[in-house]
Amino acid sequence: MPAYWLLKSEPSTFSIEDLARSPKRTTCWEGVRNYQARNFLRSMSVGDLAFFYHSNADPPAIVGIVEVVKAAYPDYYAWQPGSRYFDDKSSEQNPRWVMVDVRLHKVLRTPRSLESLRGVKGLEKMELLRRGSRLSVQPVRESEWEIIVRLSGATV
DNA sequence: GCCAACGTTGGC
DNA sequence: GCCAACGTTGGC
Repeated sequence: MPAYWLLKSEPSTFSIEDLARSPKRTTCWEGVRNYQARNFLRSMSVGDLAFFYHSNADPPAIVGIVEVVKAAYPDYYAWQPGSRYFDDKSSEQNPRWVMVDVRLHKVLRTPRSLESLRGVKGLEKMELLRRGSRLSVQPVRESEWEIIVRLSGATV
């Protein structure tokens, strides 16, 4: 059984359209610099599925589904001076941050906006809908996953 | 642009 | 270890 997740990205930085244009429709998910989010990345397995969420967008919304195709490995952007993700406390000898590779599985025909998810029965405990939620990598319960997939008319 | 809700940093 | 100051996220 795959596990389910939600990955946030600001479309001005990297959108689902950017992913669709990427070689093999695959990208590394670099730049996570929060320990809780990193630990979730470490928990991912190949075959897990994740919602692709556009944050800081108009409107903020779930826009697609991606599949984990490579488990966590060191985020080498942290070692590159000049990278926006550089962190001098991370090194090749002692990597602090990790990334996974994800492949585009499906673009939702209609984005599922944050607003449209509020009030949906069964999503009361969803992390994304928690007030003040900022986690950029979140686990999603199977029941939540199925509700949203059904709402979106998507087949996984 | 505002600001609530966090997470991190660093003085003590 | 406490906590104030600061920086960031992200909805609105």
